[in-house]
Amino acid sequence: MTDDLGRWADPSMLVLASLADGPKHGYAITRDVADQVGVQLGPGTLYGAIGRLEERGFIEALPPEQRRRPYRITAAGARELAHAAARMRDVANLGLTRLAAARATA
Amino acid sequence: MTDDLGRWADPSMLVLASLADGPKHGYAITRDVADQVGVQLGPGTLYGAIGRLEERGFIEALPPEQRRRPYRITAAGARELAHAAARMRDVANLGLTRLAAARATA
DNA sequence: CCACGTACTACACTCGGCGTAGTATCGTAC
DNA sequence: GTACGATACTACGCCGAGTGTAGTACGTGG
Repeated sequence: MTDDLGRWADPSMLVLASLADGPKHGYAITRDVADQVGVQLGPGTLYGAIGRLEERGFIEALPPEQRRRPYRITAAGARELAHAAARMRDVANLGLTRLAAARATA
Repeated sequence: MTDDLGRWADPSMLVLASLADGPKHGYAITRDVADQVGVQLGPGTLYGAIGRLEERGFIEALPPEQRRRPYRITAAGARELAHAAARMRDVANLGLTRLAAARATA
């Protein structure tokens, strides 16, 4: 467990967000996510998420360079990310708003 | 699966956010979450999440009224929610920012 | 007194998250 | 030229969260 409260964001979301920046191969995604969010994804987590995202058509494989297997976000993936991120932000804001309101009332 | 992209927020987060508004019993949480976020939590999901949250000290049980078992968020729970929600919002913003940047570049 | 909404318990199944181990390739240094 | 570490990925297996279904019990209105 990365945090005390389970997962505030799935690996899938992190991978999609990372690929929104531009095509990357798996290992580069790990480093990007660790860099930007401070979460270290293990291989199982990473490639599991990648596989599922590809299966669902949210990302697509590009021609391999040497042993690197780069992936690119698809239009559907971008739409999905936008949708999910917006809802995620809404939930986060709801929580924060209510916390602030409760503190103000108390 | 509620959405195409796995879960953009765990049940735990939704329950905590709902309780940030004030003490509620299980069923009331279901309705609140369905109302505010549009996600229908089944009994298994709901009480599973509640049990884990209580176990971790993020919420605490109040004296039962009839057959209702109300729960209240604890100080630790509020801290955790604030922390998790802030990070959640950061991830969401990162995704949205990158999407916008990619669209601008392309 | 029976049907329906409330409120919860119990249970079982499945899939994702995660870690570990293993493999292969590249660069680099000795 | 080979030994070593970093890169990059595959394969595998366990565990727990998420989810649905069934069942129980209580209250209320007709």
